[in-house]
Amino acid sequence: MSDTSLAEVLRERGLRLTAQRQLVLEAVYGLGHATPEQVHAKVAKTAAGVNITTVYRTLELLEELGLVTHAHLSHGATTYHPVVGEQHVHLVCRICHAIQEVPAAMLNPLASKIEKERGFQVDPAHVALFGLCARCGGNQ
Amino acid sequence: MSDTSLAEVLRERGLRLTAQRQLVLEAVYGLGHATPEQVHAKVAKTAAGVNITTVYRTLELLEELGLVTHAHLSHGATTYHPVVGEQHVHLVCRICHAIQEVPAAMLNPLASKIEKERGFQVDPAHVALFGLCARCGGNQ
DNA sequence: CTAAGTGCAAAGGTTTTGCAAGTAG
DNA sequence: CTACTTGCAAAACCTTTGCACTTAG
Repeated sequence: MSDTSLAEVLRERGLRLTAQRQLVLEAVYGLGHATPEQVHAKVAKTAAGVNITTVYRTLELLEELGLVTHAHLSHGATTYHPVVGEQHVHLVCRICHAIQEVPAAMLNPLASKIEKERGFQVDPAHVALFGLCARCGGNQ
Repeated sequence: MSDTSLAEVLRERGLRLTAQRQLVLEAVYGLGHATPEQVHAKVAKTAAGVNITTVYRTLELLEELGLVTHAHLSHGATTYHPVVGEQHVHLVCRICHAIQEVPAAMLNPLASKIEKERGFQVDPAHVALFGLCARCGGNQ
């Protein structure tokens, strides 16, 4: 996702390209996974004045534009991540809260079974699987 | 889960059986899925004076005791549910927020694949799959 | 220019904490 | 009795909203 395409997507909707929007998008891409707070911190390194309110509003906008998505990972933390390339499923450790990713394709057999049986279309990128990671699980 | 076994589990830890703890546990069992707020409302029907703070503290305690668990369903809402009988996976619609359940066993093939490849043990009851339900998906 | 975007401050909602009063065992 | 529990009030979060100022196009 380059600034050019951000500009285009914005222009299609009559919206404006601003420094803040570029910075927030770059932060999400740079961080991979991040809470609004973390995005704000990263953006602040470049442009100290950017308000957390703007970060929230921009993340919401970028999500509408299809450039980022969010997932609900541990204890209510909303985590944003880029929409790019291969989608993935998050594995969240209940103990150490470490996040791993596995290819979303692994979910396909389950997803099609659920769709057949329930008519429910699973959105793999938004899915979180909770459990115990190798390190924490080994000790329990 | 009877009051008797709640009393036993508490006694093993030197904790006390109180009316509030019985009511909160009963509320979770009666509701199936519930936010702390909903548990509080249900408890209030029997004992009006119970404080929301106590509900939060009690839910946390009951989870430590293994009597209830929680999952993170839509937009950060913490939802508690009983640990009893068949475990299930939650399907949460991103549009109407309706919740369906499917047997946790459906997750088994995926869970064992992930455990083999990553050493990560998936906890099915804590899992939420986001997507579009039959009604909302059909219209999109 | 002028409509869209931002920053600031304040409000809203949820969850946690400190402490004195209450009570189960 | 006495340590565990509760209720209350306040604080701590996280997120949203209203409004005047700023700015991209």
